[in-house]
Amino acid sequence: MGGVRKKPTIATVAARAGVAVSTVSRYLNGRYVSRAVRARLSEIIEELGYSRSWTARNLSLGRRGSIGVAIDSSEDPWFVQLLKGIEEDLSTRDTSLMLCSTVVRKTYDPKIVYQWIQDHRVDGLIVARAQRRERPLFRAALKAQVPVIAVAPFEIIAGVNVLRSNNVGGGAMIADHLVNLGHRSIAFAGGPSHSIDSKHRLRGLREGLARRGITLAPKHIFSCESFEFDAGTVFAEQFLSRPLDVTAIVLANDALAFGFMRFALRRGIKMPEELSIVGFDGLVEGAFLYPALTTAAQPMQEMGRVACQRLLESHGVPGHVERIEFPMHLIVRESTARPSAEFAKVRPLTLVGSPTAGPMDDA
Amino acid sequence: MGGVRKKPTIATVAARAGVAVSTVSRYLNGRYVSRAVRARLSEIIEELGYSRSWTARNLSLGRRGSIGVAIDSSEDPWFVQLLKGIEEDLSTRDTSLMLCSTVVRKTYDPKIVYQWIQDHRVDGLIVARAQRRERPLFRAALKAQVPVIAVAPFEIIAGVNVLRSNNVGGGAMIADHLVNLGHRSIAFAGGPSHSIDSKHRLRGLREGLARRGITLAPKHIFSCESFEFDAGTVFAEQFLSRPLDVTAIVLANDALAFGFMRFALRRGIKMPEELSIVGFDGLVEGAFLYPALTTAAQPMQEMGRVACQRLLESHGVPGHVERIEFPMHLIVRESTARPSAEFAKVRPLTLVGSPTAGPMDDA
DNA sequence: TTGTATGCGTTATCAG
DNA sequence: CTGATAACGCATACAA
Repeated sequence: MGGVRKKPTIATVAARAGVAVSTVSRYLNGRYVSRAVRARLSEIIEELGYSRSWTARNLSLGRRGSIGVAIDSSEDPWFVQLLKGIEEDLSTRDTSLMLCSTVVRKTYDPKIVYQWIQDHRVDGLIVARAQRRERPLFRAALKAQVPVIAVAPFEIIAGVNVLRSNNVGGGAMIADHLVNLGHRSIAFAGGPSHSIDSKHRLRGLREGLARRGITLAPKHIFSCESFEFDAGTVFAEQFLSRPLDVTAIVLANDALAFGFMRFALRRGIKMPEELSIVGFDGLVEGAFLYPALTTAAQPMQEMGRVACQRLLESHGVPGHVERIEFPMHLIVRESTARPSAEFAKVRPLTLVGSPTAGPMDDA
Repeated sequence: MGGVRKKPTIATVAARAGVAVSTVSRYLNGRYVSRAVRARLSEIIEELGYSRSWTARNLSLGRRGSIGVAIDSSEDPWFVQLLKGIEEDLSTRDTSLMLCSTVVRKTYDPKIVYQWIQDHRVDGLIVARAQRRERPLFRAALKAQVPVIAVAPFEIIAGVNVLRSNNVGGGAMIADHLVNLGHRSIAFAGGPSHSIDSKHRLRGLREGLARRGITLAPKHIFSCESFEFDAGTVFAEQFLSRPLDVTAIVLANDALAFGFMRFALRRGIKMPEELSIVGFDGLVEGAFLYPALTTAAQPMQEMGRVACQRLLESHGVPGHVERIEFPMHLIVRESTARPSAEFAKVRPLTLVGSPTAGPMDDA
C-alpha cells in the first residue's frame, strides 16, 4: 500500500474478469453482455476504481471530445453569460470546453484558435462577437471541415451558421416602452458603425417610434463608434455639453449606457426624472447601478445552449448555413420613467418632426 | 478537388518522403535528422498541410494536454480576472484550458470535476474560491495523484497548494488611507463568517487602525454572512436605518460594497462627503459606478498565471505543500474623501474608544 | 454472446 | 543518423 500503482486499463479489468478486452469494451458501451459477465464486470470495475481513458477513447473514436470557444476578451460580461449557457449544455454531454481569448495583452492574436483548427483539436468552434478580422479564421475552419458557429457577429458572415438576437424587435420594444411612458423626443447613440447589431437596434427603434407617430430626428442620432464603457463616457460629455432637447436616450448597448450614466450622474443629471436611459443586452451589472438600467435583453444563456446543440448535433445538410434569431425581452428597471413636467418646462422642448409616414396612433 | 480527403498522418508524410515514421517523429520533436531529410520533410509537411494529432500525441506521451479550472460560477467578475491570467500563462504553453462551473442552475454539482479527476482527463486542477464543500474534491484529486492548487479558498485547506492575497496587508492599507484622510470612526462589514479572507481583512483593518491609535469599535463590526451583492443591499438597509455614527465603512469585498452603495445612493446618502466607502478585490466594475469605488485590489491575473506555473512546473517535493501570498494594492477612486465638516456637525460623533495598546500617532 | 485481430496517430526503444 | 517495432488504451468489424 502507498505504492504508486498505475491506473488500471481495460486490459486489467478484462484479465481480472477472465474475459476479452472487447467484452469489457462492449460492457462499457452498453452492448450485448450476458447478465453474469455484466455483474462480474461491474463489481471488478468498482473494486479497481477503473475508468476509461478519455484520450484513448477519443483517439479510437476519431473525435476530440471538446469544443472551442473563441472571444475577444473573456472578461466581457456579455460573454460570461453566453459561456454559462454553453457550459450548461455541455454538462449534459460527454464533451468539454476549451476557451481562448483572442485579445490577450491588448493585442489580437488568434494563433491558438488556428492551432485548434489545424490540429483538429476541437469537434466544433463557437466564435462570439466575430468581427471582420475573424474572417480568415472562419475560412480556415470551413476548409478544415471544423464545424463552426458565429454568435452575435458584428457583421454578416458568409458560409457559417449564425446566431443572433432580434435586435430590430428589441429596438421596437424600447420604442413602445418609451412612448407609453410619454416620451416624444428621443435620442439614440450607436456603437461601431460596422456593427450590424447597432444598425438593427436603431432601425427597430426608429420604426417602432414611427409606428407610434413619432420621428427619430436625424440630429438626435449619434454614434459612439464603439461598444465600450469609455466611449459612453466620452459621448456623454459631448452630449451633455448642450442643453437637453430630448427626454430619453437609448444607447446601443449596456456598456455604453453604463459609461453614459456615470458621466451624467457626476454632472448631476437626474435620472430618470430629467432623462430616461435605456441600453441593450440585459447585463446583470445593470441592476447594480442606481438607477438600475432599463434594457432590452438578449437571451444569452439560451444562445449559448443552442450554439452547442447546433454545433454538436450537426443539423441539416453540410453545405447549408442556418441563421437563427432569438427574441429579445425588455427588462424595465429604474432608469426610465415618465418625462417630468418640471424639467420639461425649464428646457426648450424640441418640436417633434411631422408624423410623416407613421400610421395613426394606436392609442 | 472538393473531395473530402482525409487528414494526413505522420505515416503519410513518411511515405511521401521515403523515410520511416520514426524519423518524421524525430524531426517533429527537433531531434537528430540530417539536413537533407530535414529540408525534404519541411517541404512535404508544408505541402500536405500536415499537423500532429493532438489526441494521439497526448495518448503516446501519457499526458492530457489540458488543465481544469473549477469555480462556483464562472459569472463571478473576480473569477473572470483570474481566468484571464490563467489564459495568459497557458497561451505560452502547449496546454489548453477546460472550464467547469460547479453551480449551474442554482444547484451545486461537481460531477464533471470528479470525472476529470477519475478519468485523469486533466494534467492539473485549479480550484478557485473553494469552500468546505470542495473538500472531498481535493481528497479525490490528491488520491488520484492529480496536481491541484487552490486559489483564494474560503477556508484553510490541508495538503494542497494554496494561493491567496495578503488580506491582512490589504486591510492595513485601507486603514492607513482612511486615517490619512482624517477618518476616526470607521465601520467594517464582513462576509461569510467562515471566510478566512474576510477575517484577515478585518484583522488587517483593525491592526492598521490600532497602529494609528484608533480603535475599531466592536459595535462597528458587522457581518453580512455573504459576499454577494444582495447581502450588501440588505446590510445597507439595516445599517442606514440608524443615524450614522461613522464617517467611513469598509465592506469585506467589492460585491458587498456595490450592493451597499446602491442602497445608500437611493437613500440619498452623499458619498463620499457623508460616508466614505471601501471594498476589497479591485473589480474593474467598481470604476463604472459613481462614485467609483475605492478598493484594496488582489492581483488576480498574476495569481492566475502563477497558479498555472505551480501546477505545470511541478515545483518542489511531491508531498510538500506550498502557500503563496500575493500583495494587495490600494486603488483610490472616488468613494473615499476627507470626512466632511458639514456632515460631521449635524450627526452625533461617536467618541472614539481610548487608544489602548496603540502606539503614538506617527503623524 | 464472446473472442480475435486490427486500427487510431504518436512517441520511445533499440538495433542497425 | 535511421528504421523497425512495441507501447499508449480503447473501439469495432468479423469470426467463432
